[in-house]
Amino acid sequence: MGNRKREGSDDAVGRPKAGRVRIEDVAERAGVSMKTVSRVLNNEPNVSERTRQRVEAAVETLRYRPLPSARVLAGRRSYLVALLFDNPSANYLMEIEMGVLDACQAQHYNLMLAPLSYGADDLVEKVEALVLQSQLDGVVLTPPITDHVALLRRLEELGIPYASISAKEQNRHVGVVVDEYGAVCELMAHLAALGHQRIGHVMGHAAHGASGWRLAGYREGLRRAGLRYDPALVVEGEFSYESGVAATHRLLDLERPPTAIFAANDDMAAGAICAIGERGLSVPRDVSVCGFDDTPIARQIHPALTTIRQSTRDMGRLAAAELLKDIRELGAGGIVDVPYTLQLRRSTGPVGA
Amino acid sequence: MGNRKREGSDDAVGRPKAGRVRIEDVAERAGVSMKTVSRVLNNEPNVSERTRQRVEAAVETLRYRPLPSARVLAGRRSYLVALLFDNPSANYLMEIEMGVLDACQAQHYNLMLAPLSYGADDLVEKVEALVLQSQLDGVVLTPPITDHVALLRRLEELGIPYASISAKEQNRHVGVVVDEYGAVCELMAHLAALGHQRIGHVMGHAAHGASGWRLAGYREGLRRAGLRYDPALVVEGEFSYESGVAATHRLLDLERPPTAIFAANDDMAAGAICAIGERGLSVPRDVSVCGFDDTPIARQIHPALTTIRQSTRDMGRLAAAELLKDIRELGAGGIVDVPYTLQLRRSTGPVGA
DNA sequence: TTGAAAGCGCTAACAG
DNA sequence: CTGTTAGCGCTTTCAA
Repeated sequence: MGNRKREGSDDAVGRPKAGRVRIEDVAERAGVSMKTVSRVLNNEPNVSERTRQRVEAAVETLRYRPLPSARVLAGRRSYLVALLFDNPSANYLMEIEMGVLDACQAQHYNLMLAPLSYGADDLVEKVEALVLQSQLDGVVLTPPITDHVALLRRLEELGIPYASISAKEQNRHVGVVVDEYGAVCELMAHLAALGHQRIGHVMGHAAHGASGWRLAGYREGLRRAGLRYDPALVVEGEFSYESGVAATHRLLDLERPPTAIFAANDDMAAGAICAIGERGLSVPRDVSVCGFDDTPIARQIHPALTTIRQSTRDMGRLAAAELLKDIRELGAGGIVDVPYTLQLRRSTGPVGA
Repeated sequence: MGNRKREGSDDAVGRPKAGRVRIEDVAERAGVSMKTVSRVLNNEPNVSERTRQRVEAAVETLRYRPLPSARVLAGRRSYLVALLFDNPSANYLMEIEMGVLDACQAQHYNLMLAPLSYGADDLVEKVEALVLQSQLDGVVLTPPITDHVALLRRLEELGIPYASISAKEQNRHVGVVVDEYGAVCELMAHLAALGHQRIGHVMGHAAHGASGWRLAGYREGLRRAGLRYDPALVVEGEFSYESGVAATHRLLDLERPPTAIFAANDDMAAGAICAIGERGLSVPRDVSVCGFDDTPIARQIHPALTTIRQSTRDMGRLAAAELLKDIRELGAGGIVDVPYTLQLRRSTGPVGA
């Protein structure tokens, strides 16, 4: 039958790839050719239903799984995608990674990790080498690499599918976006429902994109709740714990201090809780506090923080899923809106409780 | 010359593996056979220095990199290792992962991620499938998987090299260990040098292994500094922020409260700082505080925490390096002691300053 | 709708 | 020290 090995006496020495079931074994068992098995495996057309089922049964009983490297070597696909990142927060990255892994595993793709330096002038070169080198089928980009225009251009020239994970609005690309604006609106509705009428906002550094979206959500949330926007209740921080402490003291120094504070991220919200405590006030009895991101600190502090959970893992999963879709059929991938959820915890409560 | 392709007219259609430089090209350029190039690439013996240099030059100018899948398919090594983990803290895992990646990249190995459930009864089966499936050359184990005896036994039966990342003492295995005991001793010496004579300890949950090592280090540190061990100064927490708050209040309620507190992890130390603040006392003026682990919270709080940095990334890097060593030459891998460093920050200061 | 043969790029075994 | 040959397990022609 043209079987190239495993004939003759099976001496114990040098038995290659111990006990591996090969496509040939499946073919023999199903009474078809290797190629037909291959067709079934790859969902190719031109296989009769009856044949397909016989092959699938053989695959099942033999517990056959194709050897990735053989597929890569023989075919034009590599079943390999890479996650490009430049050292954002570990938690964020880990969540993204898990999500991407979810999607990859579900579709029998492999994931490669590619740490990069956004600032390096050879970034484009590095990625190009990686792509060619490892025969990548596509890449997932995380911020800030999502904004590297030269890289995006090059990837397009090379025809390498890519998906971006980003909070920003995108144009034609494949990837995910998060509606931070809508999320903050919902958070504000929560506070308003608790009876808060004077809600302060500790915004992030003005230069950071997210600060803008979150501030806009704050204002829109007030409007929808029928509350007046008071510029005096908005103070600027810079996303750090200590800037949250300082900003909150400024809010509490007001003649009519707010009864609730929305900080643009969890670190600053944690700082707010600290500052409120330093005044001898209590959270949420005297002042409610909420943050954004649901980083671990949200549960490490006391009281635990009401915040917005962006479901970073979903972002990774959905972005990868779109990428794989785009790989299978060029142009099939699109932009997906990732759901967020309000994490209600003990740091917010009814006004004047 | 037996060149199997790229003869004849290069029509633009279906050009496979666009522009890839193959080992054959290098061989031709260097005027040697493919096999010789292969020898050089794999650091095999029996290559003259002159030949080696010629080959290396050719590799350089052609920017040749071997195609992983071809190596895997042809050889008995896969140049692939996996990191087995069960969802420990994201930061910890990410650091480990980066370290492992460092080592892998340095030796042109690929890394695969394998999320697992320690509790699942099919864990051993899963790992076994993965190993066979992906032809893994070895695996890196992180806690708590390091303690899964059935898995360790199976890996040994299969002859799959593995390295463990663990703080515990190990026997014959390959991996890294951390001298937590010595680290705490050093921390205590730091406090003693600042003049502290009454040093409290908030220990972790007694059932947890690390608690024991850290407590032992506390006692030994006291001894070396010539300070008396007072059981009243040791209170039990359970590694959480809130347990740190509660435990610290107990210490401060003592007739002669400590002037410094060593908490067995950063979360509890952060809780200690909070509790001290609630008493109207200041850190480090009235009480010094230090933690262990150098998790992000150590820098997110105010004052920033003096703590022990375990260099998790080094743990990953060194464990992987030992694994790769062991893969190349069975039995060559060993146990490496990972250095720690004292992170001196603002939460500790001279007594009675 | 199916199959036979010819590689994918590399390394292993065995000669020289 | 170096080269030759025969595959690794799969997909891709291309023919039936």
